[in-house]
Amino acid sequence: MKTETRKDEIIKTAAKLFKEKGYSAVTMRDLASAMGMKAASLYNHINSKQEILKEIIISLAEEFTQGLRQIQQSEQSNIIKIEEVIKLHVNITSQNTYGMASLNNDWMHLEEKLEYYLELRSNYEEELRQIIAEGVKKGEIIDENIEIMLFSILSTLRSLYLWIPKKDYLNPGKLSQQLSTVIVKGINKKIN
Amino acid sequence: MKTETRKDEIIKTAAKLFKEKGYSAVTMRDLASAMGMKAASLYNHINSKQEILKEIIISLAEEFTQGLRQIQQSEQSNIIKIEEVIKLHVNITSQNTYGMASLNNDWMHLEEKLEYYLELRSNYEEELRQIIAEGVKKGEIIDENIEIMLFSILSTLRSLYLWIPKKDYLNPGKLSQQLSTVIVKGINKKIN
DNA sequence: AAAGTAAACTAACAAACGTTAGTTTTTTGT
DNA sequence: ACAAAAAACTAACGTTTGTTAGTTTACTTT
Repeated sequence: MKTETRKDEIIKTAAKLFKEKGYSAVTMRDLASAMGMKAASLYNHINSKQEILKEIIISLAEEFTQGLRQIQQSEQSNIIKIEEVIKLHVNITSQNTYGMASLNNDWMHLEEKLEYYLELRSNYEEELRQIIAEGVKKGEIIDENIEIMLFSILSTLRSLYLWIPKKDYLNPGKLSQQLSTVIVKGINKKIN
Repeated sequence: MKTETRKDEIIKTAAKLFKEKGYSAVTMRDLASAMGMKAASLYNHINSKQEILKEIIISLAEEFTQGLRQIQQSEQSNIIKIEEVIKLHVNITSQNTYGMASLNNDWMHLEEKLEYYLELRSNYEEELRQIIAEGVKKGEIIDENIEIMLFSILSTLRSLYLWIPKKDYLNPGKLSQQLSTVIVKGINKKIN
C-alpha cells in the first residue's frame, strides 16, 4: 500500500464532484477549487478531464470483472455464487461510493475507452445471466423470467452507491447478508 | 386528448437527448438540430433550457405522487399495495422512458424547483416505507430491515427506464406480474 | 387580398469552457 | 547550501455555451 499521489487525490475529489453534479456539469475550475488550487495546475498531474473519468470508471469496471471471475471459478451452488456477487458489490461500493456514481451515470462520456467499457459491462451481465440460468436448470432458482431476475438483482446492486453513504452504520458484512435475504427469499412471509 | 404542441415535441425530443447524454451535456444546438431547426428558434416555444428539464421532471414526479396516494387510500393488504406500486412504476415508465432518465439522473440541476422535487421524493419514499412497515407489523412481510427492503424495491423500480426499452416485447401487465413475483417471493425455489 | 399571428431565420452577445505557455514558488536529494 | 524536480501560479487562447434582438417566412382568419 504505497502512499497516495497528488493525482490520486485529484481523481478522488473529482469522483466526489462527479457524483454530486455529473461529469459534464463539473468544470476543471470546480475541481481545482475543491483541491485548493487553480485549474491550470491540475495539468501538472493529469492530461485531461477525460483521463480522470477514464481512471475512475475503468479501474472499477476491471475490479468487478476480476471479482466475478473468481466467483465463477469457485465450486459452489449458484445461489451462493449470487450471494458472493452481492458481497462483491457491497465491498467495492463501500470503498468507493463516489466512483460508482460515475460508473453508473457517466460512462457514456468515456469516448476512446467507451467500447472497452461496454464490453466489460456486457460480459459481466452475461456471466451473471449464466449463473442464474444454471441455477434455474438445477432447481435452485425459481423458473421465472431470467431477464427480470437479472435486472432486479443488478438494479439493486448498481444503486448501492446511493444508499450506502446514508446508512453507513451498517457494516458491509451485515448489509450483504440482509440484502441476500431480501433478494433470495423475497419480502413476503407466507410459506407456500 | 388534445393535439401535441410544438413545445411538447421539443420537451419530448429533449428528454430523449437527456437520456443519452445527460442534461448538462446536451446543448441547445444539439436539441435544435434534433428538431430540425436553429437554436434560437427554440425560444419561440420555451423560456429556457432549465424550463424544459423542470417540465420533464416535475410532471412525472407529480404523477407518481398522485398514483401512490390513490394506492394508499385503497383498502387492500400491504403486499397488494406494493404490487400496485410496481404496476404504477411499470405503467408510468412504459409511457415515458426518456423522462424517467432525467427524473433519476438530472434532478440536481432543477435549481428553483429542486426543493419542491426533493419534498415530493422524500414524501414518496416515506409513504412506501410506511406500507412496508405496516406489512411487517401485520405479518404479511418478513421482519427484515425495512430500509433494505425499501431500497431494494425502489432501486429496481427506478431502474426500469433502462430495461423497458430493451424488452419491449413484454407488455406492461405481464412485466408487472413477473416483477412482483421476483420481488415478493424472491428468486430461490426452496420451500422452508 | 390584406392583416395578424406563429414560427422560423441570421447575427451576435457575454460568459464559461478545457487547455496551453511561460513563470515562480516549494519541496526533495545530495 | 545548492541544484534539480515537482507543483503551484498568471495570463491567455480559441471554442462553445445559453440566450437575446431584430428580421423574414409561412400559415390562418377575415
